[in-house]
Amino acid sequence: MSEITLAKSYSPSEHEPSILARWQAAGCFHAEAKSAGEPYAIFIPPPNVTAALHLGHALNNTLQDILIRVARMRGMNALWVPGTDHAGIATQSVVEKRLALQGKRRTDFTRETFVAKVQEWKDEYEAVILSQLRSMGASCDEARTRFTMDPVCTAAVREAFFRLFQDGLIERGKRIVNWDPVSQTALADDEVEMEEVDGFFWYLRYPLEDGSGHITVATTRPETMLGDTAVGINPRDPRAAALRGKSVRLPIVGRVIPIVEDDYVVMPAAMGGDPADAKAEFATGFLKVTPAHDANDFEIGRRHALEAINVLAPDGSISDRHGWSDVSAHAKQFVGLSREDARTAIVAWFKAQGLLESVKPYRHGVGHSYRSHVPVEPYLSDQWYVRVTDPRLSASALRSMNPAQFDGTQVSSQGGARGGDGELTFFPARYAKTFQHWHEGIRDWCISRQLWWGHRIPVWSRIVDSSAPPSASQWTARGAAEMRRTLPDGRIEIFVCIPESLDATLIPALVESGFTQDADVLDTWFSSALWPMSTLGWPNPARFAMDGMLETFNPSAVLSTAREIITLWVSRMVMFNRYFLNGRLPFRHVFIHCVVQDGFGQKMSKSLGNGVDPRDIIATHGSDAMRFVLTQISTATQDVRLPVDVLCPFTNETFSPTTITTPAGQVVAAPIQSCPTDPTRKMVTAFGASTGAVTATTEMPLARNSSARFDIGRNFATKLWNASRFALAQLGTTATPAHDVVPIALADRWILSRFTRTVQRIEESLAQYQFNPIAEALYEFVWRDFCDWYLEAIKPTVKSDPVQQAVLRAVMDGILRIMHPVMPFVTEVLWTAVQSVPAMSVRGLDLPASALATQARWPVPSTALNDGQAIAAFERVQALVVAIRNIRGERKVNDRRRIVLHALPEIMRIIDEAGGIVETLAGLERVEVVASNRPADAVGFSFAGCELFVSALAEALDVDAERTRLEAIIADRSRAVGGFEGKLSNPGYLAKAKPEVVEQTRRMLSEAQADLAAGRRALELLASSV
RNA sequence: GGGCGCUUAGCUCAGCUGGCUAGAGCACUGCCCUUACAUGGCAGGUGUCACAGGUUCGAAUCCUGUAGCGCUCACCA
Repeated sequence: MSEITLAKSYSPSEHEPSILARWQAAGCFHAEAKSAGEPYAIFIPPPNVTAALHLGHALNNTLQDILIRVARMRGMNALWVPGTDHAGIATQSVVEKRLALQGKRRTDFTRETFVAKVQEWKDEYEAVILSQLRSMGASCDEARTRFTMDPVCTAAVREAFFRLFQDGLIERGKRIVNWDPVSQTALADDEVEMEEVDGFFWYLRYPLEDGSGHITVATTRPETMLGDTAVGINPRDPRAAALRGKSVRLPIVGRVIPIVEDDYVVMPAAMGGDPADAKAEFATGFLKVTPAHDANDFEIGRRHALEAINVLAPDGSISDRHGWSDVSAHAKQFVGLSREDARTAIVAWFKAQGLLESVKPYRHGVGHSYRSHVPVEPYLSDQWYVRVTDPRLSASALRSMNPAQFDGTQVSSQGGARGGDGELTFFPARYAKTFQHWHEGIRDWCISRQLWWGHRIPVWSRIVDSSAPPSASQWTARGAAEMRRTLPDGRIEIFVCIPESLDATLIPALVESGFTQDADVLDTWFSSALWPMSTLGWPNPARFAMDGMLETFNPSAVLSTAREIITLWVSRMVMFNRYFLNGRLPFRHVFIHCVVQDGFGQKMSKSLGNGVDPRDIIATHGSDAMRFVLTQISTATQDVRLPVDVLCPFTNETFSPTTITTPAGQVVAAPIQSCPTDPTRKMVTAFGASTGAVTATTEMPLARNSSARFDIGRNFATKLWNASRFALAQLGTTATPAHDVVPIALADRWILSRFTRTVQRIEESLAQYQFNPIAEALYEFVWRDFCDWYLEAIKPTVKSDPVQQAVLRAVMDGILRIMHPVMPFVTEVLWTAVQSVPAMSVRGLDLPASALATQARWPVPSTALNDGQAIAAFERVQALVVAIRNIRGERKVNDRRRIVLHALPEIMRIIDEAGGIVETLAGLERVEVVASNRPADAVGFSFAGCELFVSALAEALDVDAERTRLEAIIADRSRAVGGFEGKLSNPGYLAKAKPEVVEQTRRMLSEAQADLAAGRRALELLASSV
């Protein structure tokens, strides 16, 4: 027996802290470039420092931890780099919201003071996140923790920006951007969310300048008409010829604008437009062209050399100070109105003037800021762009795709193949399409953000008079990169980008020469895109004592992330890593995990109060339980629903809350719930708290969310705990360790075979990033095979059988190893106990000892252990035992009552071969060879086509119950016989089905027939005996 | 509108390249507090595999179409 005694049940909160301390003390999650083993790296998708980690993070981190722990156990040089992301807009807006509660705004502070406030927030949440990772058991290399704005990552951002600038891949452009008038910053295309909005089409009349009538334009944004600089018509429109060369006088403003002909303009269906085009239905054939406020109009403006007149201020109000100079007296009244008010006012004006032809309701998608959730304004502004449309970036990303996953014919690389080409593989494969289509339709990436929190753009600029341009070489000669552009007024704007190493010398010189630094910061994804490089010290690992890290751990093995990240992040990492590291990929595999939704298929969110906090689950169920269940629900085909329950703060019981439906149609927990055992006591739900409708008090406290789904994990940990406790009690501590034990008993050979197959199944699933089958395989093996069958089978023999003890010890040890990556805490606690028992090795199962389970070797069972005959034999035993138990169950035989089995010699052989386990498992007093006359009180049943009897079930035979039972069997078997006969009488089946399939059907038919005959005979005997 | 998924037991989900009488967990019913475990054991009931066609000896599985749901991209004429 082990010297370590285990408590009666596993208490996670009691053990988790000490296990964490042991791991930390052992430093076993730290990796070095020079360590032994094949490198295996994973970079954590750095969570935003805006908030604590949610269940989606817990899921992703659990899966990554499983991968990294298995790799480590396999002897690989496993590195898992943790870290956090500064999340520019998100973090800044969280802090701004907080300040707003105190009645303050960002601009009430200096930039430095404000950034310091954000920094405080960041420090707080970074600490929370890192502690959460620890408590989830994430085996990250904490010493290598990075933050996207720390000096190491900043160095990478500076280098990347400088090189892209120098290589002509960064440009300054006045283009239409997605403008968030609340955050007052530009947004990238993928930061804009489309929302369906009920709007209108307003049909506005614009008089022709020559007084010969009017044309009508259709618009959903009438307020932008103040900036119209043309009206477009399709050259194929029958009306075009008559209008050629004419102009219209823009109402309100009085501006005379040309009618231009452009193919882009959709013709109304009546005029020959494509009826399938939804636009043709609403179009008039005349398009108001507002180059400063519409991306498509901007293009039309370029084609026809139109002026772009910006009539909006950055906050979205009508303004005459941002490029609008021909403000008429009529137009003055609209200046200063918000865009919403301006819309109403302008429509009213048109109506009053009789120029509003009609209004039609129209439901359409409108872009909203993913941060402030207000409609995004297409806005003409100067921004920095990365030219990701350049083949050096986007085409390179496409070439990296695994050809087997490429849709269509992959363009071969120009100038010869490079490392990394064709090496990027997606799991599940369907997501490769998202990646491909994104790059095929990619547009230049706007990287400047009008924020204070982020990487400041390292560009200094100055506008000079064109008559006296300074010499070009001044800054480039000193190591900087330079770019110029001519402004509309003829002056020249000079941009100088400097590398970080020259900051000290060049910044003062630039300032002295009248240059000022760009006020903006970079898009957060710019620094995130460098994550697999920056965390390893690129461009100069030695500078940060990370020699060799980049070469060893980049490319990493796999990136594990969510769907939407394919375009936001995966794409950019691939482009940058390949660009800066000569074609090398940041990772070879991309694994996309499923999304955890609430029980109604809705995304978990703070505002709906339908999220489950991983900290709560760890507190109530333990980290292992959470991890197991998250692994179990990680399926590849669909997102998973996790019904969210409420944890009663009075009784700690979990219950399904009553729900309400919000006006938006979402199903949420009602704000107030009653305690299920004492309905007089009430509590506030997370939804109630988030809407602010109710406030939690001591009498009516806030109830936490939970989910009964996690009970499975807790129960499983307890099961493993008790199985170990039992196993330890069976093992002798004084026995001389025997070596290379060869098991003989059927149960032993069977459990070793099952173990071997389980390891194999786990490895196959892992290779495909299929996590749910791993959880299923573990559950089935540990609970069903090991606990339900093996431990029960060996109970009478193990104490006196040293060979069986060796097998039990080895399988127990093996179980802890294969369970460890999924449930690291409980296995680590049990590891110490199991390791304290002298090892008796089993041939073919090498399990080297180690101080910690975390450091143990992944088992590599010999294929010789996989004994197909033992499996088949044991399965027969199981079927026989189940058949006997079935009768016991139906007859309600007390579990303790021992009964007698009467069997034919051929069944006796199976029972004998099993070595007593049938007797044990079926609760048999003895087995007798069936005589010609069956025992008087016997109950017949059939097994494998043979007729068997059990007797001594009770003091007297219940004839009625027996008749009912037999009739049910006869009905069931008749149906089966009919089915098989039907198949076998089909000539097509016999001719075309595979012979082994036909053979199997024949065998099953004969068994069913035998069973049927046995049942009928038993029924006859029953009738004659009464 | 384009693309990608999903629809299997009351609930949550597995069922890959077609072939045992379609499975698991939870929930439910009955019997067991048997010295590992009641967070447990044994047994049990539960399905027109969304619908309609097609291919095939044979379809939950492959093909086509329909409906519903979800995600995603595009679209503010």
